[in-house]
Amino acid sequence: MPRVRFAPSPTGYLHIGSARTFIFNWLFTRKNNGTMILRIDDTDIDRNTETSLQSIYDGLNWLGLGWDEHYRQSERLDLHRRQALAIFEKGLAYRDFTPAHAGADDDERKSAWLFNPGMPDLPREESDRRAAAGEPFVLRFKVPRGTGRVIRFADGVYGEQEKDADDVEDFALLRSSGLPTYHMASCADDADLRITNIIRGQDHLSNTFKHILLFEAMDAPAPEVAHLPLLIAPDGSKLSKRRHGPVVSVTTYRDAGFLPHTYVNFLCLLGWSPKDNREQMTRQELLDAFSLAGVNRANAVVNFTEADPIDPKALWLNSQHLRAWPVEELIPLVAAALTAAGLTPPGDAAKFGHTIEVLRSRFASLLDFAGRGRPYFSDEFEMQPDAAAKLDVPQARELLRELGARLEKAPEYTEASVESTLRELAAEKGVKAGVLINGARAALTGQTAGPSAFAVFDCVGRDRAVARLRNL
RNA sequence: GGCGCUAUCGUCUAAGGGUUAGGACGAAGCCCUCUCAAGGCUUAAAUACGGGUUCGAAUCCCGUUAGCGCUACCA
Repeated sequence: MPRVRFAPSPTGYLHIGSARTFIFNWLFTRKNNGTMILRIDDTDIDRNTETSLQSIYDGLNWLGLGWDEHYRQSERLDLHRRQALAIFEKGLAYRDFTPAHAGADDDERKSAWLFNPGMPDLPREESDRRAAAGEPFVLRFKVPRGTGRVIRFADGVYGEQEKDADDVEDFALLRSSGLPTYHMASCADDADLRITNIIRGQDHLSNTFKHILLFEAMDAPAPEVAHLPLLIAPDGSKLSKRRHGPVVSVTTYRDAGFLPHTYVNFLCLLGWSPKDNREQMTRQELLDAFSLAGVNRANAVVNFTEADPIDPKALWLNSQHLRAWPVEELIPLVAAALTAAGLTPPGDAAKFGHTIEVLRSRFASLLDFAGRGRPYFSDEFEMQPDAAAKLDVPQARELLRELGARLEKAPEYTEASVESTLRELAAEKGVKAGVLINGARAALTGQTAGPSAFAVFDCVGRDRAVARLRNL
């Protein structure tokens, strides 16, 4: 049974790229009857925050996919340290007493990137003596350079990979503070948690060569790896909080009124394809279609502008799901959107559902229900100028008030009965039905655009409709 | 600089030796229509560049260019 992990570090909010990595991990796991592990990689005590951790949980919970096991690296530091020391005892790592490169410029670093002179070959006695004397050091892995060693692995997306050990630098395992580095903590945990498959961003592709070496040093089997192309900005640069602001956060989409599943679906389409032209897919369809073979190798651009942080395709996808989603599942989501906007959701679930059905084909976001949909849920709404103009034609107000009066007295009030009442009135007065129809929509909603006027009557209800006509 | 990865319409992608290079978003137009949507139809829009290999290359190989990643006591 596959054991798969998603390992975010809590140094910011849940990033759109992280969310996608999580989703792909989740799909892979569920598809293969595996165990999904959420591991918080919080070994960088200087940059980790509790609010960031919370926003990651919030984001993941919003996606609604879930996980099976949960760990925090900060609670497992002993394990990492023990593994690092074991590697050291095997002679596969060494203490590097060189002070941190505080002011080292680029040229200097690049000319001496492999290791700090003298340190790999420091005699054990001297190393022990200096360590015992309290001299700070980082523990570095001793990469087998000059041995002709070629490190190889097969990536699930990028295929066969190889690199000369000569091209790998002596990376750190333990910092001078004694805390493990990412590489050490990650591999020690992957080994300890018996992770079988790693699916992560392509930024780790080069790191994998180091990790292969580490797994060997720990006598642990290396998990299978698959790397995902990165999500990038329209200008080709990496998505970053500093440069691109909130577009990189999943909360942007949540707050824009997206269905959680739309976001999942949208993210799946960035760097992956079912190969059969399908785009709008249910969770089950994604599960059925998902395969690492369908993952692309080129980075994918998230299409946004400063003016509009939402990718147009994502918005379209949301409108599609909004249309197809079971109304009963939509009700709580729309209710939440209404409440958030200070409106009161209708108590009658059947009528509420009907109104949602009437409106949703012209909405793209849950927010639209409280925005353009406001007149359907509240008596306080604005009369748009073009709607007012519709009412300012000769006789319009007078006829609509008359219509209101007739509807108030009518024996029944349904879409069909309203229609016949309206058409009778139009015929009687010798005006085109369209004048009354469009006028009624304007009067009832303050808008010229919207559902069929008769559906509007139905949704708004008799009392409100009559009142709105009377008050013209 | 070194090493690695990548390159099809503006964007997401399909086509893994033989296609008029397909679909979707977005854009434009038409149909439908009580308005607006939805829906249907149509149009514009791409194989980065240069060499090979081959009867035949978007597809395989090499080079160039560009982008991205790693090269931290970040992850």
